[in-house]
Amino acid sequence: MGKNRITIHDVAAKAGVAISSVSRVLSGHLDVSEKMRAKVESAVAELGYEPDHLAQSLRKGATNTIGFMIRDITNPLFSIVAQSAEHELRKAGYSMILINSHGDLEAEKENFALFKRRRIDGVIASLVSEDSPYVRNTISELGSPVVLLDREVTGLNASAVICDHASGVKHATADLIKNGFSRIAFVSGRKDVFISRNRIKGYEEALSEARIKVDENLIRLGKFGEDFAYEQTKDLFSGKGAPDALITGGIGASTGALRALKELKIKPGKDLAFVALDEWPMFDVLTADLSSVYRDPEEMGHQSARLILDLIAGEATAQAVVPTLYRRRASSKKV
Amino acid sequence: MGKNRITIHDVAAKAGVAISSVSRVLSGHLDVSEKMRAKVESAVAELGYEPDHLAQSLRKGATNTIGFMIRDITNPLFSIVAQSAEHELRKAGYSMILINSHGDLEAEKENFALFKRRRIDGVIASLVSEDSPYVRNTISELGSPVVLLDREVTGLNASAVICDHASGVKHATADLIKNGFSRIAFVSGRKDVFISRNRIKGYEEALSEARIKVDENLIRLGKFGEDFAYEQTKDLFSGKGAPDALITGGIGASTGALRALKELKIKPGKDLAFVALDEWPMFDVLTADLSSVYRDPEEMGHQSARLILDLIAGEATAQAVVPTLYRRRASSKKV
DNA sequence: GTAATTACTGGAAACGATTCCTAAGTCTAA
DNA sequence: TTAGACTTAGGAATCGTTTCCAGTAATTAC
Repeated sequence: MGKNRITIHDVAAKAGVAISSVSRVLSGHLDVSEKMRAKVESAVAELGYEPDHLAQSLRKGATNTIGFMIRDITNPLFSIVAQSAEHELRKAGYSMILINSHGDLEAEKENFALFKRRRIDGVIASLVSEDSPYVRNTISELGSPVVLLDREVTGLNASAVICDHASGVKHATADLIKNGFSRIAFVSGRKDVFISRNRIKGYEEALSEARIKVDENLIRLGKFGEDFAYEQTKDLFSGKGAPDALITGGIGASTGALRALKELKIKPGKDLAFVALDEWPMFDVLTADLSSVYRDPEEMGHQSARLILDLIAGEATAQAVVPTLYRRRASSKKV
Repeated sequence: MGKNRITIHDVAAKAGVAISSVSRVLSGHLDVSEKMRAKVESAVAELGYEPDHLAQSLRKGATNTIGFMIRDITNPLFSIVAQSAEHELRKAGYSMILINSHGDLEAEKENFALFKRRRIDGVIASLVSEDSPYVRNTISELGSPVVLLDREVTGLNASAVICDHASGVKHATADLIKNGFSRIAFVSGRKDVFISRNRIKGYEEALSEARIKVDENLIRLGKFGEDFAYEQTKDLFSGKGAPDALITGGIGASTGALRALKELKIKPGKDLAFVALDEWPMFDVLTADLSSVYRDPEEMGHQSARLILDLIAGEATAQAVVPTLYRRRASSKKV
């Protein structure tokens, strides 16, 4: 067992030099003679020495660790974002601590505290809410740079990766209208966050351009997750004035809606036009040709990693915009 | 900005005591007088002091961090395992560093080295391979306890969470046989790991009890992931002697197989009996009533967390067995 | 009243690195 | 030959904690 750890002192003793010299050789830093380099390197090789990351962090004041906080790593979109970010960060010598907030504000707060205690170098987060005083305080007290996913928090020292939902949703809605639908329902998550505002914006723009009046009763914004969408979908079809098309936002919401439709024996693409916002793995294989608005989660991960590394390097905050793409499939029509 | 960090020295100065006393109060350790406790606590509260995790780790020799390494966090089963483990570990005061190995042995090796340098307290891993000399060496040199997911590595200081695949697969196979199928194909990942061996065991037992001879040509084991299963499925139906039932193992393989079937216009449950090993989110909503062998990923995460915490606490290595459940649905028959 | 125990506190040595400062040695120039 | 510049290497301080060791004051036992 590697009970007794090998430290820089062991290397120094073996090579017959001072520990400061060992450190200098290893960091490739200043002027060291060839002889010194050779001595130290052979001692390092012989002992199989590797510097202790902990001690380095303490001394250098940087942990080379990024905190990644999301509501739900189980969400396939987020898991791809996380994977992609991790890949990118690792190439830059950073590790990623992953934490779920379970969509809970209190947990989110504790997570930030944890990040602070761990002296994380930066945070990538998909927040539960947005732009509350609590968020402002927490982030500014954190003392390390932050990249937010799909959130707009102004006047704060944070970069952001935002997706151009409006555009994709607008295309989708316009296409539904073109296909003859006018009672287009919209079911999604919390209304107080950028992603929902931005999606609704696209939806309303398309309606407005087609001179269709917005029916507030068809818009159901409330909570993330399956349950809310399930209930709202059931409700939409419970009375008179049922919609002829349905757009559902977020993977959880789409799932809930599809479950409700299944129970109601309403077939998307047959009895009802349907567009899902965001796809999930095997979307093309498993679903019966559902239309969607797609965004590239790998790109989101990539951009968030890049932005946080830039901030750590001292650059100014920035925004990266990830495009969305309307993918027309069979369910944009009824047959 | 929280530029100037508040240290234990600041607290000690403010309270007019020695830093050792502050530490003693905070750790609730030995005999401290009520007066001392009060002084320190009010100073802590006033300054908003929180101990630096890094310095604590260095001094105590424990980082309260667990490394979690998987082939692919994008796999929804694994992402649930990860989430569940993280939840459990956090309750015990541990954070989780998540790393992907991308199914690459070289990357896996580097990841272990990283864990070692970071002085991780323990590792939960789903290895690419199993029981190679490399694995033995790496794990024993790691110096910290290890919990393996679905792997059997004997004679090593590692606990394991293993699933009783054999039982679920046996039930599934037997049910297919009972329904009149005899040419049951089996497509899954690498054959040199426990999970595949164990699944095949259940498959062969069911055949043997029904006195059906194993047709090696129907068994396709090779690689994890979509591509391999896609190719093999196509191949199975390319010539004569096509199977009348198909069992596909792992989410990746099932996806690949379903994609191939879709292209071949073979409908599971209609033209072919089909059982998927492992489910994915929304399985019931999205798939056309596919049968499956289910195992509870939350339970796997829970058990792996428990086992690693036990090992850290000095207990002996152990195995946790997670049951599997055959879920008969429409695709166990042809119509 | 003295000795022995106990309760509490402060000082200092770790933990394992980096980095600043200084001093010794080498080399060039006058 | 000596002063000055330049390399190179060692010593010590530092990062922010915990914990061991002593030492003082207070309490108890005789």
